[in-house]
Amino acid sequence: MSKIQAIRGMNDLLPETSPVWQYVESTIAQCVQAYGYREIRFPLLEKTDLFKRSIGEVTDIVEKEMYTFDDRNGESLTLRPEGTASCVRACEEHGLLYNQTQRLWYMGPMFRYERPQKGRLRQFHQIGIEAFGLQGPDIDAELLLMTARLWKMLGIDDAVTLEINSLGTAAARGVYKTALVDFLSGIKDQLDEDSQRRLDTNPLRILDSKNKDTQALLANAPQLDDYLDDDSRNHFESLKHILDAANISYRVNNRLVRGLDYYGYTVFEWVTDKLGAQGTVCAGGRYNGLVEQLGGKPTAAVGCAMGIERLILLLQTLAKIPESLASLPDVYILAVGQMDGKVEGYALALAERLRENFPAIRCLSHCGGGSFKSQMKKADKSGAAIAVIIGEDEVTSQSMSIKYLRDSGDSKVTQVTLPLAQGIEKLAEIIA
RNA sequence: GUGACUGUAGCUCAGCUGGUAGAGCCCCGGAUUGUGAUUCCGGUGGUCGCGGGUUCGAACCCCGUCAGUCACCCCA
Repeated sequence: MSKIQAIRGMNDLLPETSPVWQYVESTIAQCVQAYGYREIRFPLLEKTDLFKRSIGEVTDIVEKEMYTFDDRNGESLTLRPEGTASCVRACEEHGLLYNQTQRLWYMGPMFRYERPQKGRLRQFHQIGIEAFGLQGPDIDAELLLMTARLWKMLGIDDAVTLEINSLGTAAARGVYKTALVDFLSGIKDQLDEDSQRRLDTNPLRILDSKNKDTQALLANAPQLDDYLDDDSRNHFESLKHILDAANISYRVNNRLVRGLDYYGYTVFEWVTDKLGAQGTVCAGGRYNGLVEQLGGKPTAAVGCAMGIERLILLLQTLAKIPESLASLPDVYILAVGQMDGKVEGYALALAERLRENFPAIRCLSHCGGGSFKSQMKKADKSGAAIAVIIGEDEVTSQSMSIKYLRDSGDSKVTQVTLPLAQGIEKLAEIIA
């Protein structure tokens, strides 16, 4: 009988590393909430059409990366490959965008059927931030200020750089796309294989091709910023002024495009060179057309998403994970002796009393019996600072023995036996 | 989807030109009966990823398959 193993690219999060996740998640939540963003949650499963209509029919995500299947009614459902579409759907469905602005965030797993590699999984986790109903560049800037602050909070601000670009309106981009395709078609046989394919599917993506020869050919290609309309040009200029004033450094990268169809105007990426091939740690932009595209009224929108796995990877390579994350127990309570369950009962009751007296305590009760020696070993291994020893003597005399397992400081005392009430007072001193 | 490298105990790995497996750590027990981290002694644990093939004989060679890692692609 062969063992069942996890699905490829879908990782288990083990107790050893979950504190790191809790740290990152809570830091991000703290940061975005400091800007007044509120959490929204929506299902992992949506109708397939939602993603087809938002992300774009001919994108790689929709064409070959979605987990799509029919439910028992024959309806096509898809495990969400990103959050923005669901977020817009949920907002529309509940009238959250009707004559009002929204600043929202969410986090959770996303699913994409890709070949796993460093910083890329089939189930991965994103934190998304979206702002609706605001069309000025100030809100674009707020997103960038917020993420910049987050990098500082996490201690990775030296390792990431901001790249920004403007894709203009859909109309302007369309004109540019034609010009680019015209230009590239003339030199098609010189392009690399992937770029030749993209010429038909997604020509803008040729701009950020990693192929050096292709990049060289692009030197003479038409530039996107020459095709920008006045409105998006002004929007972009103001954004840059705000960023300058706010001391956010950035690099304008006019080759920066996005893989999802719904972006226009501002796009940006926070990138690092410390993670290998998957160096984008946070990316986003403006998507003013999406709400309408999904059946709502025209609504201004900007957003971004960051990959939690990539952030954690970055924290690890930079050694920026705080030492003290693992929460060790304060107290380990032993229960030694054969008294028909009386010792265990006494010990567990004491543990309950401690938890009532000290709500923040982390108290581990020994279970499973065993010799004194083996219980002490487990107490030590647990990392607890203090062992509370309950044996037959303590039960008979209604007392408890407190033993310091770590350096008890000045005192040479390593163990005291006290009546219950005094023992609890003693613990209060120690734990405080 | 393509390519390269890898797959031996829970973990990290060794195993010479093919002769049916080892170390360290971990875990468990012991070194005078209720006192842990050091030290010493002993012990548990593997159909060598899986399935075929070649061979008298395969962890080692061949084929397939699955998985991991990295890169392409894609993207957070």
